[in-house]
Amino acid sequence: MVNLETARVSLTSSQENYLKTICMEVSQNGYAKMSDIADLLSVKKSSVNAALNVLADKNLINYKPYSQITLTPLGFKKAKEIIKRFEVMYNFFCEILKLSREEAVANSCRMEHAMSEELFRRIDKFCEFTKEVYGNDPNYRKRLDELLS
Amino acid sequence: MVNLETARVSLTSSQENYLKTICMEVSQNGYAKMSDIADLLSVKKSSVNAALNVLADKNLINYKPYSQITLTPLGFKKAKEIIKRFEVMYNFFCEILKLSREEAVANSCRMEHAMSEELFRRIDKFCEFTKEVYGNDPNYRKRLDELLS
DNA sequence: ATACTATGTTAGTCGAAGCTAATAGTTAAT
DNA sequence: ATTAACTATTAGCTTCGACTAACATAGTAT
Repeated sequence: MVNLETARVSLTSSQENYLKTICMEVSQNGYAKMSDIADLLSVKKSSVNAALNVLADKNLINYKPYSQITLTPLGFKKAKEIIKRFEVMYNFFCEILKLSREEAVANSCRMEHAMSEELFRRIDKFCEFTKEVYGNDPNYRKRLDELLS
Repeated sequence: MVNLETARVSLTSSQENYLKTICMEVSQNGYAKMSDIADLLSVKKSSVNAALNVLADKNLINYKPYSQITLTPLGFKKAKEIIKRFEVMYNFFCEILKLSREEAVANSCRMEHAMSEELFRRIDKFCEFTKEVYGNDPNYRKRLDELLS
């Protein structure tokens, strides 16, 4: 017998983006609504509607016609994973590679869906490590900045 | 008037993968053929056929029914760009993050399509820089390896 | 209470990229 | 020269994720 609550749900990158956006809206406002999601993702409401039906089928969101959208526990867990991945990449791009915020966001949003767990873990560790090196070697950041510019 | 030869051609990631594969086949054998491309990309010949028609329309390959497939000058230029991007990522994953070859290949293949030019340039520079640091600081690699393991 | 505006839903279409099954062309072997 | 085996092409279908246009519901203001 399959445990539906914890069964592996696999998401397309489009679905991950919807889930991420919903999670961010929910944590800001307590709930999400279609038109905001549509605006944030620059798609039409009808596209959002279709995506929400898929996410609801996968037990990730609570979605009843004409009412507020919230996350299920499973959806919240998934969303946090996606957001964590985004943050690791964003952090790497901004803090170490000194990419502009906008470019860091754009790249993270696209890349977060294409990375293996292990890669992801290593980038996280590598960022930690690099910051530690800054502390011990005052020349490091200076030389890196020169090279990147 | 638009110069057709150098007009911006925008490719989907699927198309980039086809072009990359064709380029590698051409440099190995002098030409590419459908069934090899199909095997390398794990898709059916009919799917390759459809993709080749698109690439030919975009002036990237020479493709006549029942004959050998080669690259146009524009296609070769594009393919080299894609391969360069792949190599930069692969290098970063293998040399610095010490990912296994297989995982490095899989991740590079997926990520190369999602990166901005600038990000790409910075990762390249960053790899250079990091190798330089190894040379000057014998502890660096040791500490990094400990952390990543 | 009606009507206006917001917002949400549904139906139907499109393009991308895959698939299968059937057909056609090419090459090599007897 | 025919046939077998390989290779390439076409037709037609599927899914995904967008779109438009039309319609339905809810909330607000008069």
